[in-house]
Amino acid sequence: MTVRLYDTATRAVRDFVPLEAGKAGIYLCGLTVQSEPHVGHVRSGVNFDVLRRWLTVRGYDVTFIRNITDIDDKILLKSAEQGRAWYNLAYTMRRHLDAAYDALNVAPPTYEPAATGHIPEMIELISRLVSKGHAYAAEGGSGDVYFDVGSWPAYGELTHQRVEDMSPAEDADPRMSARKRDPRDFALWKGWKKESEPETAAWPSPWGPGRPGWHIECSAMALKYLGGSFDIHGGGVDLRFPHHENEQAQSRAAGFGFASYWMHNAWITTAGEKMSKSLGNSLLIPTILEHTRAIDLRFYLVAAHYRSHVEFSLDALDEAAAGFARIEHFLDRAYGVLGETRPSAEPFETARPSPPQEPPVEPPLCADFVAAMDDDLGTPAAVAAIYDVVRDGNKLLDAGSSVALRGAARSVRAMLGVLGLDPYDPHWAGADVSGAQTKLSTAVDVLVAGLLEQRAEARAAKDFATADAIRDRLKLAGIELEDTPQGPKWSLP
RNA sequence: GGUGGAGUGGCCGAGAGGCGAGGCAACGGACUGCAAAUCCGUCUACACGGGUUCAAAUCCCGUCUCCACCUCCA
Repeated sequence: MTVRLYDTATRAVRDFVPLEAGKAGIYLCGLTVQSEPHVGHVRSGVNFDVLRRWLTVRGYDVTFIRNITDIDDKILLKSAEQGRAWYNLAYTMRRHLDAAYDALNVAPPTYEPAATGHIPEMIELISRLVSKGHAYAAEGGSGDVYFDVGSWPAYGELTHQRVEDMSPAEDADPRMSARKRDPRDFALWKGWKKESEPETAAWPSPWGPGRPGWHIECSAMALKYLGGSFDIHGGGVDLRFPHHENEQAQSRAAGFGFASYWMHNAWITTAGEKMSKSLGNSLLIPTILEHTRAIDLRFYLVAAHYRSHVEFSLDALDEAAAGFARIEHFLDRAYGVLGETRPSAEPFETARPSPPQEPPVEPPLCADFVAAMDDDLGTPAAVAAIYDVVRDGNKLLDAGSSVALRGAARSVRAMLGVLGLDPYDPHWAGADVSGAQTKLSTAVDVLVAGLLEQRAEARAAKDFATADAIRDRLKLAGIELEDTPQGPKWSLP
């Protein structure tokens, strides 16, 4: 069995055949850092993080590039409104984004190039297109350079559209249409508008000072770090057109093969609408994390298929958290019985088997899980496979079979690890626990232990009224008890 | 107008011709001093109307509703 992936370009699930055996190059369109990230933005990061982890486990040496677009119209507009430098806005938002990715255990990419660091590469690519007759400098001294859609017959191949059928969009700026040969031509280079844009947002070029268009950025960075031809290009569905279509057209017109597979993740919506800043702050990552643990949010995102539209709701998120709690609870019980200290999480890279040609799978990953993941990252079925092992593991716990139990626990952890959801991964702990909280939890530990002793004495004396009163009082404090063969355990659900 | 996607049980959410994914919730049973947790079981669904087939949630035709992209957008 090989990994199969849905390819937007061919509209089919295809066997993943890398250009170079044992290696996989992935380019993911990151964000334009113009505002704080919301769940929708981070979904893309999580989905492709799972792809990257799975390919790694399957034996591929993965190079994963995710860019940052740190210069564009909106960044300039917003920074001007806010009265601060555009690069300050972009950098601030970039740090928010880093924090959001980190909170959700999205592993850092191999490299994260920023557009502003690759202007020479973009200029070179544009020059190449101009010399091949696929791009032209606009007349009238604007300094703009456009891609000539008419010169590239394959334009529209990615999204299966015919240029004639596309509704001729009105340009916001009518002067811009006047400078283009065809309204569908798109900007590769935007000449500096002295009146409205700061000097710091302009770079020298053969066509005068200016800045790159959005599409050329991704092409230039993908080509630089992954080569002229690479395996997978990803992004959100909305990027299919025009962004990805344009990327492919300009890259191929420049003589490169570009991406073999195109993958697109679906939307997260709220109240049936596409998530956007105008809907308010409730869906920004930090806000959600006040309500739910980060690991629960990741589980919620991973439990849905990446190509399925998700209607976000806090109720659904709570349901997912309840479901994940069951898995965690099993692991806690299992390691309690096994008397093992929780083995610390190993980075998923270490699960990589050595011979890349025929990727074997580590034993802890059960067959259903592997089959599900191989089938276009079928995370819903993969999660179901985890629940199967949890159920069997719970039976083993009841039966007291520790050898098999150890296997089940390891298996569950390994599978969760592939999804970036191993609860014992130190990533999920620590970071947000302040010193004050640590002191507080120590105090609670001692107090609860005292009460549990009293309850045990009462129970031994068959004074159940007192025992239950203690339990009820703990419950009022949000502490729940569970009597196990190893004694009472308490938790803050 | 063009290109795609969606409508599944109380809820979330898979599947894509034939043994009813999984989870959450609820209810019943086992276990427990009672609980909790756990296990077992119950509730048997695929927008609507036709059709193909031994067999359709899954294929075909038609209808309705909703969404995305064609302008910056994960």
